[in-house]
Amino acid sequence: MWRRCRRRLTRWTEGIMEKAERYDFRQIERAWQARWHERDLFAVPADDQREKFYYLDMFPYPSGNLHMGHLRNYTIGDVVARYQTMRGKAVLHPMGWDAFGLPAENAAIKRQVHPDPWTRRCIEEMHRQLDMLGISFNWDREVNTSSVEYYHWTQWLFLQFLKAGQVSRAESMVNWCTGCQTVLANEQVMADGTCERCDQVVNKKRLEQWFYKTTDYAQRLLDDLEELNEWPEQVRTMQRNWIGRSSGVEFEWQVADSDIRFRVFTTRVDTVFGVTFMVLAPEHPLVEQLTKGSEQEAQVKAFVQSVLASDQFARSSAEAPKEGIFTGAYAIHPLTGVRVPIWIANYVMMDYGTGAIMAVPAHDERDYAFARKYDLAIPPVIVPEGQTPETLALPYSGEGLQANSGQFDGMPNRQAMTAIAEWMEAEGLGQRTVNFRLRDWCLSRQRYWGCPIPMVYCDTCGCVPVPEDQLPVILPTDVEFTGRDNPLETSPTFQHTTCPTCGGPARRETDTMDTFVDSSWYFLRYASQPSDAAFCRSELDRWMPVDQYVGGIEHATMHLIYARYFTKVLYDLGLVGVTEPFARLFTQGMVTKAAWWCAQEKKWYTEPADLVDGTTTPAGHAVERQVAKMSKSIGNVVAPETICESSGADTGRCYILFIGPPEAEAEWQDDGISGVHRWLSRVWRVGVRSAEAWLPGWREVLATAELDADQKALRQKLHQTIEKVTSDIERFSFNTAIAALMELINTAAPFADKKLPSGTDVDRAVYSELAEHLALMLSPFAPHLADEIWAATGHENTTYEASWPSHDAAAARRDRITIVVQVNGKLRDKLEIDADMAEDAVKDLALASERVQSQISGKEIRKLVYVPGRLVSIVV
RNA sequence: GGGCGAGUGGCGAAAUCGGUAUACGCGCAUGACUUAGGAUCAUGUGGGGAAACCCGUGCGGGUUCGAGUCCCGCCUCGCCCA
Repeated sequence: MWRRCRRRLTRWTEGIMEKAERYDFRQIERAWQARWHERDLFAVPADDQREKFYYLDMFPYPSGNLHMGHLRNYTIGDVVARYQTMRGKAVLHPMGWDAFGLPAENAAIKRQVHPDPWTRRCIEEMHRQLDMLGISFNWDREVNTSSVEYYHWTQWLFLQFLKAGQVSRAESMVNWCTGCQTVLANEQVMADGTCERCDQVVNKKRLEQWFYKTTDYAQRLLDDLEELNEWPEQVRTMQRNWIGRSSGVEFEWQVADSDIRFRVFTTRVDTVFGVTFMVLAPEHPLVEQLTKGSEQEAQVKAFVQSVLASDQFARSSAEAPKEGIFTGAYAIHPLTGVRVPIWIANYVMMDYGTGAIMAVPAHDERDYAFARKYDLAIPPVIVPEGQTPETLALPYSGEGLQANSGQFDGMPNRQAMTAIAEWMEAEGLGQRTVNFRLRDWCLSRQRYWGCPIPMVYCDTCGCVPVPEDQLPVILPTDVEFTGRDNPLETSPTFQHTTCPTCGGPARRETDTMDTFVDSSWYFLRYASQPSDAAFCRSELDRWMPVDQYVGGIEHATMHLIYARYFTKVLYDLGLVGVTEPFARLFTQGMVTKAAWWCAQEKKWYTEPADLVDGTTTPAGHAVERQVAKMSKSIGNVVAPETICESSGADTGRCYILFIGPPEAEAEWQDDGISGVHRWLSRVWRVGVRSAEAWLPGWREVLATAELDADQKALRQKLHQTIEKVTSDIERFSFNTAIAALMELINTAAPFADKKLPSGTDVDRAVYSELAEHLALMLSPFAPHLADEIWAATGHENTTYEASWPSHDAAAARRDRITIVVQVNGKLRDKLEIDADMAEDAVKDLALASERVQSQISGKEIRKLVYVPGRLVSIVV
């Protein structure tokens, strides 16, 4: 019988197990990957009746090189996808490329290679790396956001959003490099406000740009977070803060001696009587109007320029020095009629609220610091009970009673918030409104390597959308990459076009879309990819929502908000049937690795062997050990090629899972690999012996056999392991699942040594059961070795096509258990008892214990706690 | 500055519901096999103590028969946002 299965094995993997004396992972992995590929094992059948499971990894930017840090994400995904498949689900497990973006354009500037072939080469390379690890992606669903087949539909979606009123055009600030004469992304601006490429000063420049109106959906984006119970609480909190809903009162101020009015928003209307000045953001449109022709004009202009040129991050920091300038104008307090000066200050942001604030220095830290600096009045209007306005330490942001607040004096401020708001509404002075921190999404980028925005400018018809039947607007190739200007503006064929409405000469929009637009719908394109539409509704209904989404925490706000926004708009348009795209979210921790920084040489060392005593460089300079995220710039990356060549893909996969809990940051240590590799070698040896001991009829033998202690113990361990590994995968605890499998091998290997040489049929049956189940449990983690063992135990198919095992509770059950005995909370004895021993008998046994007696003799037992199966606690 | 999270052996870590702290792995030690070992196998491995025992999960309190786990107050580190 096992002669036959050996023949089969020979055919599949050329008899590795027969011939080899050690775990030849290279040959095993090559052979099984070839076989999976040959059988197209991971394609999703078109007409599949099984329950669906949509597993999604956040797709990568194709930088051309993956390291083991990236592969943590894909390995986790592969475990889940393979496991769910074995659980009988139809699993969608796609992969693709977030392929538009700056690096390709930078490469084009530096090396004069066009971004398209450059990107395609990178994709090929990364695809190869993923295959090397044996990840079970549905490659037939691959998407590349920079391909015309994809961005055609990104443009089509833009037009749908336009029709739905979700697109607007407005002015917004961009980073303008005076040296390169081009717009820079935030990450291209250095901390000191200079350009990363040319070191010239970066200014702010106002540009007309395209926006998606995310603010229209702010409330729904906030409300629906409540439904996302299977998202990490941390991410939901971050989104809540990002959306930043605050309710307050918006009301109008009039500029003294003029008709000019402006609006302010406050969440603290209870402090409105404490206003002693007004502050406008430097970008506020009124600034020019208020100062035009005045003696302050020149000074104000200079101040505004200096604020705009300064680092915006630093500007919004709470510690940043508060800088300001008086405009010369006054505003009339709408409640008291008092004239208060209007200032401009760096700490007020144009993009929050109305860009103008009422300053209440007594009850706001920033206003307080500002008022102290410029010597403005600071009258308190909220005073806690037991204090007076004179004794109160300022600024005071706590609760208290209204003071200096007219008719509201003496009222608790919480109550006054409502009372003042109501009174203002009744008097027609203002309205209660809700304000969001969330901004509209500026999607314009002055770049080449992005999805062109399908709009044209006609002198007669104005701004006109490209009709759907004229899509796609294709990126031209006759462009120059100089690092100056937007390359699209250098293409004669692209810019000049005809107006779709009147046929007259027109100019194309040269802005392209933010790459977050591409990644806001890629999960829909995976589910179906017709050539004549963005997606197919019936296929979306089948696959959406994504059952499990996995990626880094760095996408907690931007990407995950944009994708949610897109889904909601598409739902309202009737294009998708769900309001939330991702039912379950898991954020994996980053992978770090030690590196040594030499401050003198300004250089990273990544190999301890390159250092002297681990503390100095060969040149004798001191180094400092740091643990940093794996990154190309530091050089502390581990290439998958290195791991696959030295230890194998299965070892690499298992190590990255065994390294620690997947949500936590993990430090890669080369030493750690050896333990996992050693374990897989032992697994392989267990597999070799299973081929020898294989008994196809093991089920029948076990059904009637009387087991000895060793046999019983191995079966018990096996079934306990099945139970544990199953629940560990369900709760994303892959490190403990592997630990459980290690324990199983620690039990199985000695059994094989002791019993198999002279093995009875019962020994062989027990061992056969072990081998078969081991192969199945191993399958999500080390699929190549799993299939090797599966073949060795006589199976024609692969573990991927087999069913996940279930445990036999009777076999897993313990007959004897250990009970702990505590006296006054301290461990005093352990009792080995029958698992079904009655409570009273256990208590008696505990009290009778010698070690317990020496602690309690002569004392009164005040309490006796019994926890079944765990402990007896005696209090004296 | 705000939000979130984490501190457990020499190291990575486990303890899922408040119930044996340190599973599993690395490293180390001893032994076996060996011409050899960076292979393999076996045994041991939190600290103190001769032992009985005592101490031990960042620090200080609290709740409880019992706290790594819950509560209060600190310290340190990390991440995200500003």
